[in-house]
Amino acid sequence: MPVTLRDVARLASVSTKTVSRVVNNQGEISQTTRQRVQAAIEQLGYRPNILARSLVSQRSNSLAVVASGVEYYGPSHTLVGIEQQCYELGYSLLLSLLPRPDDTNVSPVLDAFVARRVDGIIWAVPEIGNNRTWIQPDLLQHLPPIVFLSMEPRPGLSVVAVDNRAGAAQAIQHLIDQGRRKIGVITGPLDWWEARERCAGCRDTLQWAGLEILPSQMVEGDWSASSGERGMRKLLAHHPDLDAVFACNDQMALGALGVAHQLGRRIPQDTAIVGFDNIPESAHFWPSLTTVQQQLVDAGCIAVQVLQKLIEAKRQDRDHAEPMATLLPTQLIVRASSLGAPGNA
Amino acid sequence: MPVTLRDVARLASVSTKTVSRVVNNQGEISQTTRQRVQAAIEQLGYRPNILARSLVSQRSNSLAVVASGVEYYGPSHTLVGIEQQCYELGYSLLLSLLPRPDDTNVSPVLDAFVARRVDGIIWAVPEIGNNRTWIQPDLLQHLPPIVFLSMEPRPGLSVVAVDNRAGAAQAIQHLIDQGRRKIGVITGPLDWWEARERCAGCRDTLQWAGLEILPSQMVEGDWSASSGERGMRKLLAHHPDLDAVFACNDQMALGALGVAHQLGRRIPQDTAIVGFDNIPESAHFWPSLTTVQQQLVDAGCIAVQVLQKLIEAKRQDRDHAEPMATLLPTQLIVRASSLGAPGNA
DNA sequence: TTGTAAGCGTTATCAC
DNA sequence: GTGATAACGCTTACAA
Repeated sequence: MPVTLRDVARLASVSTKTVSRVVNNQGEISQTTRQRVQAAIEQLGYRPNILARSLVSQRSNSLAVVASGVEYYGPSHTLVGIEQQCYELGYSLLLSLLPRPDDTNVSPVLDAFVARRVDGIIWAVPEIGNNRTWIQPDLLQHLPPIVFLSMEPRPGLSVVAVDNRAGAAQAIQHLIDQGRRKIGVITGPLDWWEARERCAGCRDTLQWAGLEILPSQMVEGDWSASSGERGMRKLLAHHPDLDAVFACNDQMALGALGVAHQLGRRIPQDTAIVGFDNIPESAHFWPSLTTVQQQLVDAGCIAVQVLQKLIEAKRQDRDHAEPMATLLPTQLIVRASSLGAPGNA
Repeated sequence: MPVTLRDVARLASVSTKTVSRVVNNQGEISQTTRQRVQAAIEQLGYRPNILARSLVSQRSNSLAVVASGVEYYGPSHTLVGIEQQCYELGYSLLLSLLPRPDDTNVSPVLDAFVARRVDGIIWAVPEIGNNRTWIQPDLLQHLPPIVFLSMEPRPGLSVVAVDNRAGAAQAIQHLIDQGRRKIGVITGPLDWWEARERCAGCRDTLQWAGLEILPSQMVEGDWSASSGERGMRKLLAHHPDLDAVFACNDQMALGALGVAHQLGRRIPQDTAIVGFDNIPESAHFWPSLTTVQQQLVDAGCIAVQVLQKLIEAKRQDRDHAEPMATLLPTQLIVRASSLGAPGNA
């Protein structure tokens, strides 16, 4: 039923090799033969079998991505960037989703990729708890090149990540610039590397500014709006005089806004609020939310580009292409929720 | 470098076929040989090459999904369901994203799938404008089985979709039940099939209730919060006495909420607002949003299940497995933005 | 410019 | 139970 190279060759009265050459645009071929072959291809509706090609050429022209939480803003945007770049480079993309991002048993997915002989792997699962323990030199040796996203840079590994620390610093610095002095923070879950980085960015900046931050001025959330609510309540209970709150993502900021409304607190006059992510809705929160934007699509694109370099290097036996860590800058988006000095109408 | 079946066979002093049998758990094999072979596999770190297997077995054990807008709530959740079900059924998943969902030139992606010999395709791109014209019997014949998501059911095609019409009807009926009588609607872009369905659901329900709806009571949005703002302004300009607004997704509802705040309109006392989707943030809007929930993950799962049935049928030459249309119910989530009769404090 | 033969890593057939 | 041998559809030497 399926048309093969042989069928085309027979119909065009040439050898299979000639057909192969036409299909792959390689080598010199006379106009007449080329046209005859192309006609036969058309007529038969021939489609090359990439599996067979991969088998002999020892490269599948496919990459694999392992992601988690693609129903959320960050991961989904990163995935878009990855897919886009794969498409442009001519790679097919195999997708695998981890239901639990803190899972440490990753061999099933890795095995499947190896079995399919993918040329490279993008690990787009956030670094949580000890979910990086599987990364071992001897294991990596038997794996195709890998690029890690949103992970703490480690020697010998290629990592692409957003500069969460600098992003949080921008947010805090902005609040200080606006005249805020008593700043609370609702952090992400602290077993996440990215959450810890944002935390560190806050601490650094407050310290530089000579502002003290009590332990009770930092509460831990879980990225959800509900946890933002709880966090805001706790913060205000301990420190009714807070004039600003930095929530480490926009959902938690949304929860904080809700509590402020319920308590009759004016935003930004009484308390300024800043988020992180710049989800599309944040521009329409009430009031509109100041936040920190990440270049997530770019991160995905870059990860694929880096991966391609690694693959190329390996292919040329320059196996020891120096792995690189890429850190992407963030951008502060200033909106109503933080504008103006405290107390002003 | 890569270990093959042959290497294992050599080390275990058996034939390749025997190793193959061990790997695939098929046929009777003596305990001793099996153990010897397994030891060799371990020792060599052998990984079967699925490409080669696919070549000879004429099935790739992989599915492909074409999606669009996975950075948004609906598509990303559907994708999660698809991936989940693929994983459970042992399929690998090839992902392709359409940058423009209304694109009509889909042959590049389809060709790539055919070239990779995927066993089936899930078309998870919303039906927009004429982006379904590529679906032709003669084209489909040369393609593996396909299941379409979020598309108007058509004879001869397998479709899985949410019952948008019924969902919108639930929303409107709820508003009527709450005593609302002058209801405005902010629709999605009307070249989207899903948007038209929600529209139709509104019209049907209002008609049954004997409530008239003027053309100026329905304004078209583009799913974005900004368009919800514009729509709300337009609605209130023409009809200051509207006591309810149904926005056909939560983002537009958010925009409508913002305008209400700016105009000092009380929600829900002056105007009730209902959305569609139940994005996680909607529970934390101010006030919390009544909305319609879709079973998007389920839709993805079901699509894969249906696809598997089609594949199985084709394989057994019962090529004409009757295609089916599946319509999934929605659920109304009642929250503060619509509770209580109009005018009450 | 084109053709021949070998082989990529599996599984299937049919013997033994 | 197990093992030769021939596919699967393609590319790559190496010839011609």
